[in-house]
Amino acid sequence: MRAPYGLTILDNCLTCPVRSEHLFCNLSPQAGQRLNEIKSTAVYPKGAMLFIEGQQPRGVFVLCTGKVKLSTSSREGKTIITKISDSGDVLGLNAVVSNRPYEVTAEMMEPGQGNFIPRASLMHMLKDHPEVAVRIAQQLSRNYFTAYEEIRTLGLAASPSEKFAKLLLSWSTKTAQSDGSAQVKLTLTHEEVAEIIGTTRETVSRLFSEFKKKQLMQLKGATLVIRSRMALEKIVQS
Amino acid sequence: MRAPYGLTILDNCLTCPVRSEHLFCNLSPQAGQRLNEIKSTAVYPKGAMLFIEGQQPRGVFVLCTGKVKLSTSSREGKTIITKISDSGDVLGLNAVVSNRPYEVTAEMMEPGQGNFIPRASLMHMLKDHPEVAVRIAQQLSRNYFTAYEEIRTLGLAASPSEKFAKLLLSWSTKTAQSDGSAQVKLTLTHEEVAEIIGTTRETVSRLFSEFKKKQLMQLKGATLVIRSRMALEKIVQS
DNA sequence: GTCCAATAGTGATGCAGATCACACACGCCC
DNA sequence: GGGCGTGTGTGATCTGCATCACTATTGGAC
Repeated sequence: MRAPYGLTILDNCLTCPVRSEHLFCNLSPQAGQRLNEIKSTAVYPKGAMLFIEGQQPRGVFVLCTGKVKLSTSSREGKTIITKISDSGDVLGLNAVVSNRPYEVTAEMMEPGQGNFIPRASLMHMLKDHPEVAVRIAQQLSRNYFTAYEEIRTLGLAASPSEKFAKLLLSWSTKTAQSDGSAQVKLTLTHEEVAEIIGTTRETVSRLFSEFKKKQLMQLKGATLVIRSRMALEKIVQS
Repeated sequence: MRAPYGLTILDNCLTCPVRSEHLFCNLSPQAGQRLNEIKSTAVYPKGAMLFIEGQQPRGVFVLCTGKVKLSTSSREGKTIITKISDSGDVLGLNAVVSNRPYEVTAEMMEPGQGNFIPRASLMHMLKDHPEVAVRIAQQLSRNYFTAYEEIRTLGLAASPSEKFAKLLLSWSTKTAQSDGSAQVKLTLTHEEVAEIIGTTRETVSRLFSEFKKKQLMQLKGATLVIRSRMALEKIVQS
């Protein structure tokens, strides 16, 4: 198999690749079989747009490898990043289920692989296989909680520092050690961080300096080292 | 039938009361029958809490009459109102489907009636009746879009004026005339408006004055008269 | 009617963070 | 090497809104 964009192709990344709660994991043989027939796999380069805000929903994308930036913009060009998705995430599900335009733009931040499932096929599966419907309902409610967390952050967090601390905490949950330290690969520019926490690039720059000075974190090349999650949690008041 | 809290009791408000997209509208006879067995109707006074943020999900509430305020608070007491629900809305569905604690507090703003469906029963229905699962998925995705709109407002709207204009527009969609005017009954205090748009009570007071002076709206008793939606839309930039 | 609590209006003040305006560091291509 | 684009650091300034501190109004209980 060819390997464009420097990627190793995964032959079948749909069946239970990463997460136990995966949308299409552990389905009945019939449903799994059906799914295999309707899905198609593709490889995307960095910068590829899976879908764009406002487009009619063509279908959902199940991300296998790579990172995807989900964002939305106002008329006059202000942009917020609502989520950084990675493997296992299902993109575009809300738009597909309710048949409304995609509400965000999904852009590959690095080369990656994904499975595409056309809307019509998915909706048929939804009706034919109760187990799939339940799975989709659960996925939707997870999406909702993510959105809801976003609302809490934007609505309740007072200062940019607070939101920044919250972001660092969310990054460090996966790699957290028992002593509260953690290491994360920093793949975002200050500009992008600003678009996540809803502030300006300059403020993010200053936040990095400030947090380094306060010994809350340090930067080793592209690796972000968090000293103590406790200290960050004290800053987050919401 | 008694009529506590000055209410007229609706005998059966579950079957297609208000909205065509209602969660339990036009189900098959079996599903409808089943639903009738598991639901229970209750009447709530003003100020009643249907559920509280952080509680384990007991079940969902389908609101028949009355208004419900959905809100969430930060540790140090700052509160945001995420939604004002009214008849036909399904409350607590996300928490129930994903079996996580209720993420918001639901408080009756006026006396009203609702149907309660216990979590276990709903989850069984979900598995037994594909049609119900589809309906629930659609409701969840509607909830998601509401949350998403909230994110756009909080994240993209620059100033309190902009958010206020947006709120007025959302209030006036239902009663909008062809000439762009509209009338709405104002049932919220300035404090509550502040909690919706994420600002202070004082700022809301000043916004009301400002918008009145700019002829964008006027107040006749408790009735809010919007002159021209166009003018408001010009203020909203997101 | 009176009283009280809740709600609303408004001025004075201060400050966090947006904005503007640079200089600097770095990778990358020719 | 030089040049260029993208990303970053940091100062100076300006302003919108939160905050504080009141007074005014409203409406319900009695």
